[in-house]
Order: sequence, then structure tokens, then C-alpha cells
Amino acid sequence: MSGAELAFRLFGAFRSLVDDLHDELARRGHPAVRPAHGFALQAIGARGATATELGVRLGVSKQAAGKTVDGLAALGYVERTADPTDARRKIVVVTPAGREVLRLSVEIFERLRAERERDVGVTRMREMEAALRGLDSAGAPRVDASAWLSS
Amino acid sequence: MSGAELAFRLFGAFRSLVDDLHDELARRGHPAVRPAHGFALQAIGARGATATELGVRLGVSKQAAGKTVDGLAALGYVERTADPTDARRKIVVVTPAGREVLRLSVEIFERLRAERERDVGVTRMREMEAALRGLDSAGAPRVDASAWLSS
DNA sequence: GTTGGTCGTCAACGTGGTTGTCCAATAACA
DNA sequence: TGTTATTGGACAACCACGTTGACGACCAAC
Repeated sequence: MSGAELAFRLFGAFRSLVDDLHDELARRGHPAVRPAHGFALQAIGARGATATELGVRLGVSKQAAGKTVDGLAALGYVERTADPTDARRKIVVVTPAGREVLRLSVEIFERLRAERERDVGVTRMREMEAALRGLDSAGAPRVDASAWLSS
Repeated sequence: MSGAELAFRLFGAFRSLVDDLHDELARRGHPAVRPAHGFALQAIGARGATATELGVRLGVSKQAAGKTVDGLAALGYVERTADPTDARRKIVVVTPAGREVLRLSVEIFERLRAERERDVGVTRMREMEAALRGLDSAGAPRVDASAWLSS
């Protein structure tokens, strides 16, 4: 396989997973969730986070993180709450609806992976995952894919 | 590996390849080339293409394809030429500079793949590529990554 | 109590998509 | 052949999502 084809197929495989995830999320009552939302929800986590923290975790500016929070809040998946110890900070917390999306995403991703594993074979899947771990030295999530495309 | 981690690592591996490619392209005299440009150049191909054809190949509107051509033309990588048989059509052709970028990209991608192969091992690499071929039923290129993110 | 750093937000901008509209040119057909 | 339908390219307005710069509010430290 050529290097270019390798890159292209890695992206294709990723995209197929994410597309299938969002198709299924839409079918299960969350049609407005987009890829960036899932990443952000995960980055906020159970303990909540401020917009600035979220920006660091996502690898984007605090302003961009703030806009993402706006979108998520408009959909009812997160809420901004006051920090009792610091009036400047606003803690973003995941709502029950947001937790439902996270729970569903995990479940659906597992199902999708199982489907792929059935298609390509258990051994081959294990080898691929091992290779991926080696390939991707994987630091921070960096979901600024849109900005990355135009960098 | 969880399904979510699989998706994430697929993207990470892809992104690492493309980032490294563009770092190297920049070092070799093409700092302004962005990922979308490479895809577009490849889609135009040796025989040239019209903006509308390019849009179909890239999975975007003809207007978006036209803008991409504008950018590529401003960088000197393509040129719009008249179609002698149809005065409406303008054939976009790759210039020598554009061909140089394509040639360099192929070469660099091969080197990057070889590096990865050295890291993960020949056998494991072969298994991963086989798995990727199975995973990604890969029809048309579909490089509308930016649009896809915001869909 | 002033001074400096941090948090969140607003504003302006860039990039790269989208749809809608329009004109010029070609193709199809009565 | 003349009229009508379709096609290719461009323009405009708009949207999504990132950026930087600036600013007010607040906290902390000397």
C-alpha cells in the first residue's frame, strides 16, 4: 500500500466510524450532536471544567472553547454554573442529557468496533490496534480538526 | 481497545502522517500548501478537470471547488485554460510547480510510511493495511473533511 | 491599596464550506 | 432554423468554526 493510500484509508476508517456513530445517535434521539460535541463532552468530564480548561484540553483557544460550550448549552447537554470559590470562573457541567449522549456513544462505538472486528477478523483487528498504538504517540486529543485543515 | 479509542487513534495516525507531510513540504519550498490542496491537485490529475468535475470528485459544490481552484491558482499550482470545444468550460491544469508538489508528496509519503513500518514492524504493518482495506469499503475519495466536520 | 495576572466575553476577521441567482454557451427538439 | 432546456462558471449572501485583540470583573500578592 502506498503511503498516500495508507493516510487516506486511515481517515476513511475513522470517518466511517464517526459517521455511523452519529447516524445512530440521530436515530436514538440526538440528531443535533456533531463530532466536536462528543469530544467536548468527554473533555469536560464528570467533574466539570471551565472554558479555559476545556480549551487547553481540546487544543483550541478559550474563545473557541467558549463557543463550543454555547452550542452544547443551547442543545441542553451542558450548563454553566458559578464557582462558589471564584466569581470569575464558571464551571461547565454535563447535564443528564449530556451524560446520556456519552453513555450512548460508548455503547454504539463498542458495537461498531465489534462489527469491524467481525469483518476483518479478531487477529487482524488486534494487530491493527497494536500498530495504531505504536503509530500514534497520542498526546492530547486535539480535536481542532477544522482549524487544522486550514492551518 | 475501546471503540472510541480506535476511532481516535485512527484519526491521530492519519493526522500525524499529514502533519509530517506538510512540515516536510514546507521545508522543501512549499510552505503554503495545505491538506485540501494536495487532495485537489490529485483530483485534478494529469489530464486536467473543470471546476464542476473537481467538485464531484471532491464531494463539494462546484462553487467550493471553484474557490479551491482560486487558491491553488494564486499559489501558481494550477492554471485555468480555455476548452477549445466548449466556450463555457475552463479546464484547470496542473502547472509544473503543482506537479512538483505532487511528486514530492508521493516521495515524502513513502518515506513516512517506511518510518512507520520500521517502528511497528513489517508484519504488523501488513496486517494493519489489510485490516484497513477491509474496514474502509472506500468508494470515492471524499475529501470534504471540513464540510463533514460541521455537517 | 495598588498592581499584575486570570476568567469569561465581545468584536472583528479569515477560511472554507453552503445555497440561490444569473449569464453565456451548448444541446435538444418542434 | 428558432425556441427551449440544460450546463458551466461566477457572484453574492450566509453559516460554522476557528483565530487574535481588547476589556471588564475578579483574585492574589507585595
